[in-house]
Amino acid sequence: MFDFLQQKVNETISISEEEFEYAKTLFLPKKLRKRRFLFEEGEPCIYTTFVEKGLLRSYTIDEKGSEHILQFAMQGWWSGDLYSFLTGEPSEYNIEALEDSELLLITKESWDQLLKEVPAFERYFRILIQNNLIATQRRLMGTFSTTAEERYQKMLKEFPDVIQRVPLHMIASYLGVTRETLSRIRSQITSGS
Amino acid sequence: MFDFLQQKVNETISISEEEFEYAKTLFLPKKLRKRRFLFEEGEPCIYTTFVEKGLLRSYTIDEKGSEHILQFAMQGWWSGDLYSFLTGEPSEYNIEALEDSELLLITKESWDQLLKEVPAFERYFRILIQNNLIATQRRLMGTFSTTAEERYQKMLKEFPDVIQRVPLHMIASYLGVTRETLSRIRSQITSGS
DNA sequence: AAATGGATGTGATCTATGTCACAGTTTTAA
DNA sequence: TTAAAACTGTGACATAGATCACATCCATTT
Repeated sequence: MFDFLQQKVNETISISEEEFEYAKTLFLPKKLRKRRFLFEEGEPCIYTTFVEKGLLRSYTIDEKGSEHILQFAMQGWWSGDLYSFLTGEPSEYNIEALEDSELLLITKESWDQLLKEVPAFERYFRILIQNNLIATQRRLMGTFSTTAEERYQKMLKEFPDVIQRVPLHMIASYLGVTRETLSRIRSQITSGS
Repeated sequence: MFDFLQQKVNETISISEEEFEYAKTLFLPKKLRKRRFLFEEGEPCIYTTFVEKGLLRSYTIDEKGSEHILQFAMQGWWSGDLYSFLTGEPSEYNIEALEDSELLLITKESWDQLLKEVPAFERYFRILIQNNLIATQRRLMGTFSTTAEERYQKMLKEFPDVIQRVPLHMIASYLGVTRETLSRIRSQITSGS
């Protein structure tokens, strides 16, 4: 149940077996079935989540009713709404399982506890968030400087598994285009070469 | 020279006077005149920078020659290219002073040293990066869900001082539109109400 | 096995924003 | 103090991508 988390943590920091055993006590394992939600817009995000198995998406819905996907979280990734998690404010995001998933949940209190008791986790999360920031900045600059097709091609290379496992209209709303546009892009690519 | 840095750090973490005195020894003060660069595309980003006074921008140039601004950094903000700073790889960004500026520079080696000797800084940077990530995620979702005018109006509210101090074409490339479009938006707003 | 809802493809049109071109104004540097 | 460079505005036109409207097609549930 904690295999992937342990592996990921050990890739970044060195902690003792006892420290990891302690960490385990602070997480709540949970199974979430396909199409079920971890939380929905308007509720506070009371857990930050590690994905041991499965696939999640976090997304917002704008005033016109369109969905915009912030993140797909596969095995070994973290998910949640940082702002809501830290402040307790209602979230603007929804988190939904796209496949039957096994999650490890941690509350703000337990997380604070973990950082306090095992300071190496402060470093772990700093590095995790840092890499996330770098990737998000790239994605932002990419939406300014590249066409929808270029972004799709890039995603094909970077996350081929996500594209395999996720319906097209969700890929579209991750890339910031409509499903119709992505459908046309894809048929053009297939015919073109 | 270190007033703003000290203030900002104390807003987030508690450290002793001696610890801050130690931190000060790891920074290199530098004045950067308007239109001068801290580094340019292709060079590694060897310093992360705190702005004591003035205003910086970081931006990329795409294949068509268009500029895209990642960040404006005013007094009390940090700037740099995280990826290049951490890996030593050549940066894709340029950092330029938009006004005569006073900066505090720190190298990767000194930064590692700082985090090791004063672990509270690990927490400081985790929180800093965390807030930056939250803001960048919002900006990304905003480019998907709002029009150019809405983004401009939002920026007017959030960063009126940046808009005052920075030429229109740079605001445009921060918002992800052309200067012509922003010019038209602005004249429309002025006439409209 | 039928039925319901989710997912995809594709045509016809619309629109926000980009591109190009030029003029006028302000700032900077020699 | 003057030339050069940076900045802003605006018209005419072009275009990537959005919208709307159907038609299949596929998967899940009963």
